[in-house]
Amino acid sequence: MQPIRRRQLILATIRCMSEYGFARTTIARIGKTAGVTPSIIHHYFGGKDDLLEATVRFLLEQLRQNVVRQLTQATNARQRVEAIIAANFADDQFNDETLAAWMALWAQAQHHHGLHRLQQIYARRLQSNLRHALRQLVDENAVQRGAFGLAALVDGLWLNCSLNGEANGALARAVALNYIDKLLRTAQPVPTQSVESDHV
Amino acid sequence: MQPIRRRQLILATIRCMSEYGFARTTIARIGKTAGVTPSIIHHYFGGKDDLLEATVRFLLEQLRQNVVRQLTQATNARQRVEAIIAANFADDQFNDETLAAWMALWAQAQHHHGLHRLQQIYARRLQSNLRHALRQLVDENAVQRGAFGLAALVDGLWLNCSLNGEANGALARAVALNYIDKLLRTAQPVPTQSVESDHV
Amino acid sequence: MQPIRRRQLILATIRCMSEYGFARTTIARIGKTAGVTPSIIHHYFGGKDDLLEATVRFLLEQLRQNVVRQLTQATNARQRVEAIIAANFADDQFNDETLAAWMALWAQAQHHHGLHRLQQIYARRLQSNLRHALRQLVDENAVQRGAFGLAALVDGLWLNCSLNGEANGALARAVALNYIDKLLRTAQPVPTQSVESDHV
Amino acid sequence: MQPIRRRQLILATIRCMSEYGFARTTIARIGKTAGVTPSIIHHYFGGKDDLLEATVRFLLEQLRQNVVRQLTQATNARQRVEAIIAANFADDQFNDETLAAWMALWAQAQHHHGLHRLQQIYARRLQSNLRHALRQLVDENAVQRGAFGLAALVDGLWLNCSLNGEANGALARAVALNYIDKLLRTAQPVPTQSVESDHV
DNA sequence: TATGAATGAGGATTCATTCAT
DNA sequence: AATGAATGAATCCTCATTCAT
Repeated sequence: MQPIRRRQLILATIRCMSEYGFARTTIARIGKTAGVTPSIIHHYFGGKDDLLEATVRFLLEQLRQNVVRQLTQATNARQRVEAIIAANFADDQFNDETLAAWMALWAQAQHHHGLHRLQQIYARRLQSNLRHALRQLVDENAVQRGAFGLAALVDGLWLNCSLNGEANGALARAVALNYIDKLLRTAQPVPTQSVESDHV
Repeated sequence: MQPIRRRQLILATIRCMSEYGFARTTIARIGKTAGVTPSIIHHYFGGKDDLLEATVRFLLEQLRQNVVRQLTQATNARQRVEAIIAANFADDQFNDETLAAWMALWAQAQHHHGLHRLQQIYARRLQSNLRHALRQLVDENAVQRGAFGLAALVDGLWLNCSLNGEANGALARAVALNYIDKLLRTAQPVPTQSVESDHV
Repeated sequence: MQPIRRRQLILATIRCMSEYGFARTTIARIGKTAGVTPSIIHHYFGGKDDLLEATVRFLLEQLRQNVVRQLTQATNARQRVEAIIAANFADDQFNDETLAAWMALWAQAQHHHGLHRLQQIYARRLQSNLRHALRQLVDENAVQRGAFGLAALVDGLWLNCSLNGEANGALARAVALNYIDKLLRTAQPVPTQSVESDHV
Repeated sequence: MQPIRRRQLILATIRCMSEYGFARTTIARIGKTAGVTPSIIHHYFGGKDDLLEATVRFLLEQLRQNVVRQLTQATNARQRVEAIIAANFADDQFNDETLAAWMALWAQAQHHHGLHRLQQIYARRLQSNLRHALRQLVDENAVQRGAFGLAALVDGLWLNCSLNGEANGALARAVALNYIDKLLRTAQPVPTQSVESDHV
């Protein structure tokens, strides 16, 4: 029963975050959304904070799996960069509800120890992935700036779509890929080097 | 007395948003931060929601004035695009406290009627400004995509800096200007056209 | 199985009372301390109240047996008085954990029907034992006052040791025996009378 | 308003402790007893714990004033010992309600940091007063044991009366004074020494 | 203009208990 | 015999708001 209830409650949390925002996502509302008693939440999670963290972990894990899946299909360095980006706009994740939930949770991360840690893990992982992929394509200077800019663009597209209340994955992908294209076209190609395995 | 108190309370709200986040920014805390009684807030503002809206309006107005100031110094189309971007990362606005406050308030905008309206005004204004400036430099297709991408990048840089808790204005400006540079270098130049006046 | 589980749960209750106090001694905590499911408690006892009563009964029975054991070794009236007192400070009972548990349970007795009854039984039994023993040593007036004072002293030593968090049985015994000594030395000896059998 | 409300709430707390015991003395019940909203309690006290501590402090202060009052009327060392004891059984304090409240609060002291500290202050103060007074009457050995025994007797009389639900101040006083009488009669008188001022 | 008193709604959490298995 | 799921009541506390002064 435990895994079922936990998943059920995490999904309810995402829905509530999306519908009510962080401040008005209460244990009672999550319970009602999931169709269970509020008490159950304390039974399966230690408390509200634990549920929130579990929810973010769930979202992060989905994202990570998307990245892994896309990366395994990439056959060269450029495709790897594009794969990382594309994974962030995959349709199963990049939808209105998830977007709004992310927004609500990320905004609170600064003021919530557990969420803050998870947010930093996400940021570091994205940076690491991007740098690793870029390093085989452009010189080190462009790697740093490119990774930073790409990460910002990805987050910005999420934010924009979230604020507009409309998750347009295709457009977001197009803009991001266009950015990569510009990045690679204007940057110095990297001198020949051995290809390392991707790490996620 | 009124304008003094209102400003005082708005600044206290920004500080609280930054320090405690949206959910824990209470009337009591704002009052204490401002050094006044919580009741005062109801006296000078109708209630909490009105104070929040006034705060966002205050922040938006600061931003608008920055944009205007920078635009007046621009002498050609490219400089106008850069001016709009630069205004968003001006040091007097782009600091840790303001960033965190924005983040907290924007995240809530989806779920708060008044804030939502203001957020849309901001988004539309930025789009309009960018399109207007770009239209003199690239073809219409690139205008749409470029404005969308630039806006996303700007928001993304804000978001990233906010989440990292470190407002690095210089880096943000560099990344954004670099993006403009790439944008203009790869896009088709626009055929000669009449120059319209900027609208803000 | 029943007697084993019941004893196990009673001992866990004593430990919890000592460690957490009455208010925070919950079914869940008792269960965890005993290493069993909270549900078990309802299985072997009707509910929390029944467990509490059983616990007090267990403690009272231990005390009663101590008194009986000590009394059987007494060979004269004075030793009988001393035996009753000594039994209350026997090392197997007069330890930190039991003391704290007593304290927690006794304080609640006023407000708990079942415990109140047991507390009164204890008080009456102690009075009865003391009066019976004293009656062979001092006149009736001193019997009443002596029994009352001795009982108060015994309880007071328990209370004091409990509040100090240090069960010093030797000191308590010394003080109590000293009181008896003073009592018998200053009181009028009773005129010759027939010796009755002790009742416990 | 503050001092009025605080006193009102403290008295209500004492009444509730007496009537319901510690575990069932809730903020709501205290509020209802005092005829105010539960929220008020958080307004005038930080929370439940602060109210409990304030209540114990109030009771301790009453007791302290009783002791001081009685001591000022004592003209010799023996009267001083008796004054300390008598103060603990003064009719304005030694009544059913106060007794029951003490009992409920003291029992919880072991498990409540704030109350524990206050309880220790009380215990040390009583010991100190008794030793100081006894030191002028008996030798040092008897001082230690006498102070310990007297304190235990006092607490025991409180406990007994509380458990019996009947505060018989006259009887308690008689028993305690009788104990002092025995103590002084059997102890070695102290060699001539200078009389120090009483400290409370 | 400003304060502090007071309230009531709502929030997270705890807990004894019941029930199906 | 024993477990774990589930609940609903109750508890402490927070907070926006109102009102008299």
